[in-house]
Amino acid sequence: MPDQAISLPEIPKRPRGRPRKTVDERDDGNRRHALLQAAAKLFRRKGFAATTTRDIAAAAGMQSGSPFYHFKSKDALLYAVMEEGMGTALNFLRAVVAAPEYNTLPSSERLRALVRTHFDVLLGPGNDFVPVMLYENRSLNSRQQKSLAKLIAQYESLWMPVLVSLEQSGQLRAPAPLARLLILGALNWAVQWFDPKKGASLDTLTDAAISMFIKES
Amino acid sequence: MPDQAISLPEIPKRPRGRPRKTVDERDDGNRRHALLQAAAKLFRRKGFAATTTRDIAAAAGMQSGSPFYHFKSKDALLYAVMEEGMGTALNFLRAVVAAPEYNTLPSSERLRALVRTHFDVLLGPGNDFVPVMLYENRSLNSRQQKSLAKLIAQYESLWMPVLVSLEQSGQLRAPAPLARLLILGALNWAVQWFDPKKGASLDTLTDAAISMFIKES
DNA sequence: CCTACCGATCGGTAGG
DNA sequence: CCTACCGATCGGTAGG
Repeated sequence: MPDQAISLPEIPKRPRGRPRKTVDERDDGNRRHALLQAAAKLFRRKGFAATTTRDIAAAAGMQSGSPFYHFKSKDALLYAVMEEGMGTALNFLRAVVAAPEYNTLPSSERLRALVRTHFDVLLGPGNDFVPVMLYENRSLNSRQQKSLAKLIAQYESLWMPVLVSLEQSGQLRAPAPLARLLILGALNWAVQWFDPKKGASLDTLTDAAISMFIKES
Repeated sequence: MPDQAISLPEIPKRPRGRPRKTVDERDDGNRRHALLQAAAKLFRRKGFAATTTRDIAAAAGMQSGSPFYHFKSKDALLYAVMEEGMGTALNFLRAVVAAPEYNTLPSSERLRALVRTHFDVLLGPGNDFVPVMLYENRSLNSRQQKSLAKLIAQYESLWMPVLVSLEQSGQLRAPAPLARLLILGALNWAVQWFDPKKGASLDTLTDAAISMFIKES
């Protein structure tokens, strides 16, 4: 970094562009996030194309034109929802993998931790962001798809060491890359049928998945 | 063709209602099916709500209003696509189960036959009907959903005897109803990533799935 | 973030 | 199945 000479023209303490409202920022974030939340909920229930920006505005308690103060377009709103969904999932899984105990666990228990976390994020109460992310890919433009694909690749990469290890020990009887696709498919499909009010709990679900996919060591 | 008496008020040679075109009837079916095919393809690629009836008409070589000569509404067109998809899947699976050899196979091989057939119908070339059926449920009205659910229940019921048998023999380590959901999820998700032009064949896929889900007897 | 509005598009229909 | 069309709705914007 170059050392600058003294007595330069005055540098403004605040950047010139969009003001950093120290007081209103939280409020701004609230309104913006209210839109994201409403959009996620509606996109999940009705799909992106069938949801109008008016629906979203109304659900967030705004007038029909107001979402466009926060988001450049309906497209941008969708991408923001999906990015938040993927970001949440990635953060949770990273935290699991980074925990010191994680590497002390046998592979099958590491996989159990990943599966349980995946279910938590996917099926946990009030999380519509991840389901939207899973089912609205085709509504993104190709730049957005590429951008999201990077996050997805990171997420998937966290599964590979465990799966490879299980394959090598003979506890997983399918090539790890294919196993990853099949396993995540089985888990993701639960969005279609899981009902927290009845049937299996996430614990039961996780147990069933692990004991079905993994052979005893 | 009736012999007409002389000098009566002229009687049209064709009946008054919708003409039974003995010659053109096949053509009618063709046009209707061309619409179904075009609709399936577009619904799959862009989703139901993002597809316009004009898109469909154009893809079938018609003018914008013409789809409504064959289908009462866009909704009805979607339902027809999904019903055809589910009907195809059901017919194929029924044929497998009804084959005399089927009951002579060990359970794991019966499951293999079901999985392979499922993949064939789901991922086979030129079949957009089943993928649409899997991903557009929320676009149907509740009467249509109920109607389709009956077909789906029949399809799923064909899997249960095999799964129960495998559970009892200890080759399947999850409750059969839950196993059914997880297995079909793993298979259905392949719609999202399977590419016939690269990667695994349907045989490889089937092998991987069976050896992953099922323990040796 | 609201008011007022626009151009474009969409599902569907009448009449042939 | 086409022509010509309608009413409704939609994403988005200008100006405050």
